Amino acid sequence: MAEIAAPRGTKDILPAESTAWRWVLETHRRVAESFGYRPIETPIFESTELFARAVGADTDIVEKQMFTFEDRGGRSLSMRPESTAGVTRAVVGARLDQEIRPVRVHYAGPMFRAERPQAGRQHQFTQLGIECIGERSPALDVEIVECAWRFFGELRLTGLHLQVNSLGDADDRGHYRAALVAYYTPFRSRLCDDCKRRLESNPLRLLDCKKDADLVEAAPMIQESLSAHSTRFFDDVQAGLTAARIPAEVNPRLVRGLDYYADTVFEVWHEHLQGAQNALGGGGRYDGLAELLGLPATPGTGYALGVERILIVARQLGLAPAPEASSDVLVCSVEPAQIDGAAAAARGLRASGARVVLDVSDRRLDRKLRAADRLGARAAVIVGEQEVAAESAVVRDLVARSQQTVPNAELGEAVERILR
RNA sequence: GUGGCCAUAGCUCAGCUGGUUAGAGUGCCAGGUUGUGGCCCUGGAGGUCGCGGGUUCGAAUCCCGCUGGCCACCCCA
Repeated sequence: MAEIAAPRGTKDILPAESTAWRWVLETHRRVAESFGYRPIETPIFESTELFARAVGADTDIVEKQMFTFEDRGGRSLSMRPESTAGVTRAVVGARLDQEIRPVRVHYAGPMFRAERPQAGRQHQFTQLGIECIGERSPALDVEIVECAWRFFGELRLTGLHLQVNSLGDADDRGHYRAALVAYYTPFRSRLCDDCKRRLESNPLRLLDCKKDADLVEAAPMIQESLSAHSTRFFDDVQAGLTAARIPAEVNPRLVRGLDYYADTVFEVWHEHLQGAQNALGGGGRYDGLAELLGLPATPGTGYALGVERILIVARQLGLAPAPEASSDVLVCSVEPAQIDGAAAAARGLRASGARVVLDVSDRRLDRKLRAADRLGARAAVIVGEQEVAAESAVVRDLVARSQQTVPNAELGEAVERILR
């Protein structure tokens, strides 16, 4: 029989890695909640239309990276490739912004993109992020960047680079797109194949090209196309970031792939990550998104960060915590005959809150104690023939290498003394 | 989606230009201890050599296809 493996582009998070995962997720939850963000969960699949309208029908993500399927009624559904669209649908759909504005939510969960997997890029990956919905203010853009930055600071990640830019509103971007097309069209024949394609599909992406760097150098800047109010808004964001002492660098050529972005965008990347997978995350403002979804116009801003990539960097820097011991106490019998007595002792100890493993093997006692070491247990409780007869147990301190025989009634106390 | 490299025990890997029953380290199990651990000694189990086809007297080794991983593009987390 052929062995069934995990699907291409997916990874299991095995117990040995769960400590590091919990560290990242818990740290983010703590930081986000310190800014007053509350947890939210939305479905991992949504109607395909949601992403087509929010992310953009002619973006790579929607065109070729979504896992799309039909339900039994023939409706087209897609595994979520990102979560801002779903969270906006949920928050504005429930009219939460009519109660407390802005609505601050944080989340963590799986996202899906059908791109060719490689290190730091999977079909199923995990993002954590926050969204702040219902108010348009440069101070809120500063807030989300500050939250992301504090999160990385709590993890003690170094070697990070933070870049910000403004894309203006939809009109500004339209003008800018036209300006770019006008600038590039005369050079059409000398453009690389990718850029020829970009010129048609997504002119903003022309700025990402490394081959035609000389053209990018002289290309018009988005700043020149920004309206007065967008310029002012971005100035305020920059001033706020400076006041918060966040080392953000303005990159006039930073663009983000999703259609819903407007005004502020930012990206965090790491110098240690290989080539194209160096982005740890990013975000920005999406004031037009709710309207695209047919909902009341509602401004919003937020970010998403890639957990797997954060862990790659954290491991490289030696920051990821080692797996922690899974138990405090190992309880075993000397011989199989005393297993019931050992089980009773374990039951009592668990009731008092300790993490207790019952060794049910028929191995020799020395192997059982060896197992206790491997589990990281600090105490062992041993029940043999004599102990059963005397209604007692041997309580051994595995660190101090000392032990005593105690009556069953005092077992909990004796173990607690060792664990304390 | 395009191109390149790779795939041998649970893990890390060796196996030269095709040639007897495919190895090491580590991990696992057992013995060394008639009821006491992290070290040590001895032994054992464990491999459809990723899968399928082909060439050959003979394939882990050469060829083709598939699957998966990694890397570079594309793009992004």
